[in-house]
Amino acid sequence: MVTLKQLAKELNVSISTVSKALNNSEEIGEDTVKRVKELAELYNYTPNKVALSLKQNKTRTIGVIIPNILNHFLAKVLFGIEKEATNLGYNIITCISNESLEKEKESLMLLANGSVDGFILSVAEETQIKNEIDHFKKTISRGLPIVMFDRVAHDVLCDKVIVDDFDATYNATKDLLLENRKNIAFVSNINDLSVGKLRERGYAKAILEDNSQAPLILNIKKKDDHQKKIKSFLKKNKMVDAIIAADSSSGIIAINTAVNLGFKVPKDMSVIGFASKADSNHSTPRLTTIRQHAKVIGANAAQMLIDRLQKMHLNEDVKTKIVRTSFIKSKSTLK
Amino acid sequence: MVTLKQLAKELNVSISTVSKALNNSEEIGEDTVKRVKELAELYNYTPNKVALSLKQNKTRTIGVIIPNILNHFLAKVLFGIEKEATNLGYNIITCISNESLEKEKESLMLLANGSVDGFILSVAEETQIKNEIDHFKKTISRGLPIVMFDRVAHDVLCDKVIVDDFDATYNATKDLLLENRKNIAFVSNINDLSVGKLRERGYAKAILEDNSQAPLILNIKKKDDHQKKIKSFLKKNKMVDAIIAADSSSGIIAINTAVNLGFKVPKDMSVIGFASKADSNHSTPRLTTIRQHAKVIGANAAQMLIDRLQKMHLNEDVKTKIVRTSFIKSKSTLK
DNA sequence: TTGAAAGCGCTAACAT
DNA sequence: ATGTTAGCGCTTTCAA
Repeated sequence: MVTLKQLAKELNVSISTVSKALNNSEEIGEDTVKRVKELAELYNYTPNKVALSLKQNKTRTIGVIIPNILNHFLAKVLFGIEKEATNLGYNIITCISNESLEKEKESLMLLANGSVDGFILSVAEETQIKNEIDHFKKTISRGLPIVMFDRVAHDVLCDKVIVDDFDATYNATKDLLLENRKNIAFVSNINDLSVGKLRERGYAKAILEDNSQAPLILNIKKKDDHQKKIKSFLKKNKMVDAIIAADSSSGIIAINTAVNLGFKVPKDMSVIGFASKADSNHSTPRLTTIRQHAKVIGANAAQMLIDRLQKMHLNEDVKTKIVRTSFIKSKSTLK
Repeated sequence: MVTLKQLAKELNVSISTVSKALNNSEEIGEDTVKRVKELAELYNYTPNKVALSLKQNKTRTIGVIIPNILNHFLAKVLFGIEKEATNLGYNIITCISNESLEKEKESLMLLANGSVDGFILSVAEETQIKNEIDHFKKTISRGLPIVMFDRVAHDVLCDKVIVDDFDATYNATKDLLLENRKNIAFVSNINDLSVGKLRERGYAKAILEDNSQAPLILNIKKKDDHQKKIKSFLKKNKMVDAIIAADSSSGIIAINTAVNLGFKVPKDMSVIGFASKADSNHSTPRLTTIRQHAKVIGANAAQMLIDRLQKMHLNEDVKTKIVRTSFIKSKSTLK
């Protein structure tokens, strides 16, 4: 990499002249500016980012901590973050907590050494189970703002971007009730997560309000055989005529399993699930889905963080933004 | 962030003494070391990463450029890269090229300003179509090594990690021939990519060697309705009794569509596809898959790059590592 | 055993 | 209009 020093030497001027010329300072003479710019162009000069960061005490880099990059929703949020951050002139350093509290802490510590200006993260499963929040608070008190999305720690005072999980599931369940379904089950693979619990509660509320049926819930663990669990559940609970799925796989598997067991979907069995467009292609008929607009969530998180960084209203009140889901009717439910 | 300067002031010693003490230099007296370390501990001192990078002219950061983070395979490679990089003490800055040549170039340029020590990337679709490689060569000549994985540019001299796409598809096709399949079709959603072409060739070779059937290929474009295309293909080509799918969705959709059309899988229709474990759960019966060990690919890429960075054998010969696929038999093929 | 000073690449206040 | 200098935080050589 060519430096200001080298340019200055070659041009027989001082370093600061070169610097000013490149930064279009009024102070420098026209022809000097021209000479400098030409040589800089020739040598493909770019200001050293590290030196700038050191000088200005900010990196224009955001630390992003994702619990699981293989989760399609989280990957899509990351996509949204990256895109928005790039647009606003920021880079992102990505860490994957792998749902582990320890790794989450480590990532936070490791990047809080000047590598990044702030964080965007979704809380790891283990962290939610153990309900630890000290590492977040410590990071914020060190002057590094955090924006949390989707899985948030409610007791940490910071900006948040969340989904209307409760309402979305409540409304979806209501829809099934309007289809006159008599035994609506709830299937989830994410019972440990805050969002999983919210979705379950939304479902339960709608069911309990109906007064004619009781909640029927199947919680599947990560290590379980997903297909088998759903199959035996359907065999055991023969009267089930509708399913709400809290995660993207359960809905798909439910449809495919039901079809295989001889149910007509949606006639005998109506299915709604949280899923992306790509997922919804994986069942026949296509899954009626609750879409989470992951990209929008990511973009919002990036905006909120960068906004805070630039204004450095660190004392300004924190905001919580709710990104509403969309309900996309397809062929796995009646219309 | 607390700095050496602040510690020095508080301890009434010089900055260099503090620095040496913290780095366990022999020069410094025992008690001084102790005093310094205690205060550093108290204040949670960590060396400023940016200052270190500037001083040492290396960042211990890798730029990763991924064409599409929503592709499960690529996401998994990223997972592997992140894990291995973290283990070896490196951070990763992630850019998403979104299959665009322009964005790929930009990312390369933007990070080649001292932000990273080298790159790991998979070539964007547009770049492969236009066959552009100048930006890669330029980056390497600026002293930033590149490791390419999966979709590589063969004419760029750099380390590479690839999959045995040709052999894997060839062997899988052979397997179907051994099942005595008479009309084996090839379905692909990734015809534009180098790996897509390799897979098609592996299939075609096996078919042509058989001498009793001709290649039958369905290329689906990104904008097509995936389900519809496969359905009409199966309706039009009624004699098809086996399918090789080049991408993860086509195999799943093929099975579900076939079942819906009344085929018995695997009796009437045998299906093999490149897919991950998670994907293979999305069909009933489960898809017999060619697994790509994405995590291993990522880990290998990280190792190769970091190895080169640390030895800085920049002139050393470049290596190409082939990570072999596994063939996982499931219920969508006969045994 | 400790400290002073230089330098990584850059900007900006302050000379000239 | 151009140059000198200091300083961001750190390591390291050289001097005391």
